[in-house]
Amino acid sequence: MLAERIGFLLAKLHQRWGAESVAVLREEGVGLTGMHFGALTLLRAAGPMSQQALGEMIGKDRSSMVAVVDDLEAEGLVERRRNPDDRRAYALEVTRRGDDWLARARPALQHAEDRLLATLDADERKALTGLLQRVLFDPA
Amino acid sequence: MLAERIGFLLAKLHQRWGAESVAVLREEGVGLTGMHFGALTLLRAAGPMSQQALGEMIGKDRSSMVAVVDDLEAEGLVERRRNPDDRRAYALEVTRRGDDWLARARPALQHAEDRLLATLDADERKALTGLLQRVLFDPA
DNA sequence: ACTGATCATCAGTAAAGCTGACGATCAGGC
DNA sequence: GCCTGATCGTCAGCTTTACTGATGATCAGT
Repeated sequence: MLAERIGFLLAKLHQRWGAESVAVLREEGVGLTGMHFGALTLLRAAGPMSQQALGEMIGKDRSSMVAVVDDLEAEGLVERRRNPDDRRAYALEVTRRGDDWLARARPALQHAEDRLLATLDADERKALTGLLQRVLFDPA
Repeated sequence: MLAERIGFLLAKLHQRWGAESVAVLREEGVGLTGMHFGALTLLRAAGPMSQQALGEMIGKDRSSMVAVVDDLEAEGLVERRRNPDDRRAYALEVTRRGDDWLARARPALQHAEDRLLATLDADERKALTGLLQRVLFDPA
């Protein structure tokens, strides 16, 4: 049965999430995606880093990162500072406006997430994210 | 924490699955994707139907379906017969070759799935697919 | 027979991501 | 100090994917 295939389920759910998240973020004025939110969140959490390092975390190559950071910079959410220890690389920094946008986008995305997972109770949501994390990050 | 965001987890896992499944299917000769496999499986299970009906099940509009069915037809996996009750629409049918390819692709994808979910035991895999199914298909 | 809707198709467009090249820079060996 | 090879960001070009809007053929209802 196809509905037991993890690939099918992932594709469908990811697609549905894409539609929901884009719709919610569009109401936030700035026309960015969940991917931009992820990048900015990682940058905020891990501190200034190069485009390439950020790209590895979100699964994009250095070439694709140019456009992503262009988007963020055009909205004033990050700054492309130079890394004084390696002047080839940037030291991307989240701006004040970036923090503000994160503060607005976070609850909006949380709301979209609640809607997406409406059929699950709190324990089940925790179980789902826990299983996904294990698959993704468990070294075993 | 970003790693608790369902959107982030879905995006990463879907991306990883895409790489795995494409690699596995490429070894099967025919250069099709997991999406083609899903379409063919649905067609096999639900019987002959129009391109549009099939597109709704896999989340693509009728326009995009042209290329998808072109791919399948070019490999001889489906036939575009006419629906005698509605001559605007096709009655897509899985061919013998389509069945053969499904028989080869199924275990290959199962293997990729086993690798992807290697960190989970059988019960956990069942729990994961069950939760995903609930999110996707539960009317509540 | 006429009207409005539907199915498949196509042309044109847009977004996303890749490869391969480039200049600028770094690190290591000599 | 100077070469060599590697790395960072950028760009041009390409491919893939999916969308919109238009069209011809067909259907259903009046």
